[in-house]
Amino acid sequence: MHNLLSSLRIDINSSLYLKDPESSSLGINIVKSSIDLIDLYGIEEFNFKKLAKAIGSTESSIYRYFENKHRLLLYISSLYWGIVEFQTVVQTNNMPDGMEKLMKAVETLFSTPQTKCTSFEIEGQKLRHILNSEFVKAYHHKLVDEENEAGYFSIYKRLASRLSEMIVGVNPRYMYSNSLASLIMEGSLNQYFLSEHFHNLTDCHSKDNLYEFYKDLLTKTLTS
Amino acid sequence: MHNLLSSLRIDINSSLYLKDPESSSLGINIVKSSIDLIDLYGIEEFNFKKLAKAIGSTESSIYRYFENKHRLLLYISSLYWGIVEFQTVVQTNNMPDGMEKLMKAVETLFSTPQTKCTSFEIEGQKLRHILNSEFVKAYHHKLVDEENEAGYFSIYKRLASRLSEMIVGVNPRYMYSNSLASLIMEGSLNQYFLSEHFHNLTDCHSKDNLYEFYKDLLTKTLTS
DNA sequence: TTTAAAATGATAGTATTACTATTAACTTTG
DNA sequence: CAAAGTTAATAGTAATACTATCATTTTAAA
Repeated sequence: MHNLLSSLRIDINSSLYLKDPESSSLGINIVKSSIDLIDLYGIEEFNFKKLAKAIGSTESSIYRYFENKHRLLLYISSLYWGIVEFQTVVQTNNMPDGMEKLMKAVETLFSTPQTKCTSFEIEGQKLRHILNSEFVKAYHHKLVDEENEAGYFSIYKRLASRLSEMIVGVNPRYMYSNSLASLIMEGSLNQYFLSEHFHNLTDCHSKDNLYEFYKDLLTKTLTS
Repeated sequence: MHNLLSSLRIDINSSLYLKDPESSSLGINIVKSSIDLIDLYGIEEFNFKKLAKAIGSTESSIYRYFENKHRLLLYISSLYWGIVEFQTVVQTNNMPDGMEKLMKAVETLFSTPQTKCTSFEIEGQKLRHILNSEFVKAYHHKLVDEENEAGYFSIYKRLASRLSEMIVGVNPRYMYSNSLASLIMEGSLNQYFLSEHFHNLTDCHSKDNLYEFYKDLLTKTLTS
């Protein structure tokens, strides 16, 4: 068996970009640098002018890769969820015990993404930080239904579906596996945001704490 | 005891507006109509030009009430959470049983807000719908720390704190009451959004369903 | 190695947005 | 009735989010 990690490529919906950013060094720079800048400015204050300046290129060149910054954010989001999905699958593969498997998946969800499996040299922490702050804006959007139809959220939904299946694996009689899966995924971003900006709204100020909170919640919900 | 409802006024942080919209019919129209338009267009496509046109006034007049549309959204959000907090307090008042009290609060959280207790004739459903879609953008914002410092989220945080206390009332040994309270409040908006736009990501497609999901979650988490 | 094709850069321009400023008209209150 | 306060009308500005065009550079195929 050859090295799965090195030959793997996260398959991002091609209608998210005009030209595949992985196909050129400019494209790679666009994605890499956009992550720095979105993290720095937030998506509202981020624009292609700033990005062009940062990579020593021009706006028009960037527009050849991405239609607009919203699509770029969706691309970055897919990249994140793709990494998380990949890690989840690898880490939980062949685990016989359902509960152990689910817990491993949850732990992965709350961990820093391993960006090595991409063409981009990205800091995992930065990528996660963007998702914590900006992902909700990627889907709380007027065009969400069209974009969903176009498959822009398919990786996210697939991961939710995997989690849901794991939940059913633990307790086949549990009636809210989809809602619970979404709740955990949403929480994996939001609880970090709360910890950073609304300290008193959460009791979890570390990855371990958070993991314990959800572990407790899931164990009790699914086994009692 | 005089009528609490009729004399009550939801106390919204006065630095959210330049001139109190409740102080004039123009102000009331601004808030009323903005709810219609934000619901229709979403906050990104909504602007003061459209709002001015809708109420037969001018942009400059609106700018005398609100510094910008973001502040207006924060105002509307405070109004929503103020109503929910009020209802929660009224409904759970003097309930001796902790669990019953918490469940009542959760039920209120998932209900349509009673807008009668405001100066504005607003459709509760519309107000809730805006919150479902737009509230996350009100606080996932680059200036969130300053705005939080300025007290723009104090009603939201106070309600979270009340819920947290109720949770502790049910189980004083439970260690994550704040996180759990936030999780429920967040869920009270997000799960509706999922039901509308990502049908497969949730199992709850009615208020009752949703309420049952959280009731189950809370009962098991706090009593086992 | 030439040549065509593709990618990128440079520059310019447009429509819209999010305001600010000024002055005039109207309304309310003392 | 006069003064003060409120609103309307109009104009203007800086920034944003693009689009278009054409020149130049890079790459890849013959």
